[in-house]
Amino acid sequence: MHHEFHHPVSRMKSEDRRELILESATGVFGQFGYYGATTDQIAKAAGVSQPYVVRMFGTKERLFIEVIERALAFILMTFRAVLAEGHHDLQHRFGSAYVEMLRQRGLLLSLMHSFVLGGDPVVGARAREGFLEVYAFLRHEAGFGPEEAQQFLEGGMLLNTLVGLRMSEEFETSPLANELLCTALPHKLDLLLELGEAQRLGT
Amino acid sequence: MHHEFHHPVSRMKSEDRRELILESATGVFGQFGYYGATTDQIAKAAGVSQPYVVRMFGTKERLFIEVIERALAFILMTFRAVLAEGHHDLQHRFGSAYVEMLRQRGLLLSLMHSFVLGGDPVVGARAREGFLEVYAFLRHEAGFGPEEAQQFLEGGMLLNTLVGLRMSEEFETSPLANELLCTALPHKLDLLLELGEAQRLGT
DNA sequence: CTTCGAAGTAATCATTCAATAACCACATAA
DNA sequence: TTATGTGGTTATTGAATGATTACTTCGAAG
Repeated sequence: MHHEFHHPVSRMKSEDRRELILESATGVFGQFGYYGATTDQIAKAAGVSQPYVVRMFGTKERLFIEVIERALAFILMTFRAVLAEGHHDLQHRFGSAYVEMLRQRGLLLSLMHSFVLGGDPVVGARAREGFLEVYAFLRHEAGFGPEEAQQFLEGGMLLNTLVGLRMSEEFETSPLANELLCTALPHKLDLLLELGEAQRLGT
Repeated sequence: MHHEFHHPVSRMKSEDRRELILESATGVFGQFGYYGATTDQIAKAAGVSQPYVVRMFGTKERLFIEVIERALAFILMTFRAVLAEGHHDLQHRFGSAYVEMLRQRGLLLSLMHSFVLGGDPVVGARAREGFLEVYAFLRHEAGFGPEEAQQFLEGGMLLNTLVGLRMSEEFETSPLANELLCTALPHKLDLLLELGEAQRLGT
């Protein structure tokens, strides 16, 4: 009775499975970073075997690159959708849309992890390029000036950091954390807390 | 002729060696992050054997914790020194001091790496605490209001990100990167470029 | 039916890495 | 001059991990 094959469950088309794995990988990379995440964790999160993950993407590095490229594409697509709905109050509307992206688990954090690996010849190069794509969008498509664009990026980076820190976990225990979060996320604070709660239960 | 002991060079006091290793570790952790850095890289950077590194700090995790605690202490010390020289123009003077800290290789980036590992029970907890210490300093010692403190942190996080990305490498090749850097670092741009250059030669 | 490609899996390998063990050498003081 | 402890080392190990290989099963088309 050699190979009692388990999981005869779901057979998907390659493209769908690929998307599913990318989603799981985004979550795992977001939590542990490029080096910290293992292909096995990703595979388990996707409900698939580890070799399959590797075979589908070639290497862990290529998988990570695909993850951050997908994340970037998502951000730009979202911003363009916002732009299509009018050019008024952009700073604020982009901000809201950005916070909403927290719903895509690990998306912003995977990017953030890539941003601090600028020294890596392949990951770093792609990360720089990606960051500049966003800046180019703000400057040329959204019509932001240099200071305005910079200000927006500053806010984004602080948000990423607070999310990465899981500062929402201290929302009720630390008055300072409370104040910081309330100041930094004028609107949408409820979303952050809700997601933090979901995460706590899920893990 | 079993043990031809090399490196009979320098024998240091434990405290000095410890400090030297912490400095090397800061650099390596800053470049590769907690998971990406290896104790062996750190050892080589410190000119010492790998087992000695782990024996001196117990585990890699404890070493990392010490690195970020040291970094935090350095930041607060520096800011307090700035504060001692007068309460005028604090935002700008803190900013300058912050950028100057780039001279301590890997110091800001090690912290940044810790900030995106908030999910880790021990690293994440210490990182949150550390971040809040800085916020507490700004609010209570420096006398910043919530918005002012937030604004300062935003600028700091963008700076960290740009450094992590090694955006300075694109300074001459990409007009957008050039503009971004010039906008984000009104003063002190030369320092960033100088350090980037040193790094390129050193690695 | 049967065949055949696409969608997966189990088994295993080669490294890498943190950690441990066991040992060595230099300085200092008795 | 010889004990002794502090500041190191080499050798090794066990676990984790990315990658490879060689299967297997399902579904659809002939």
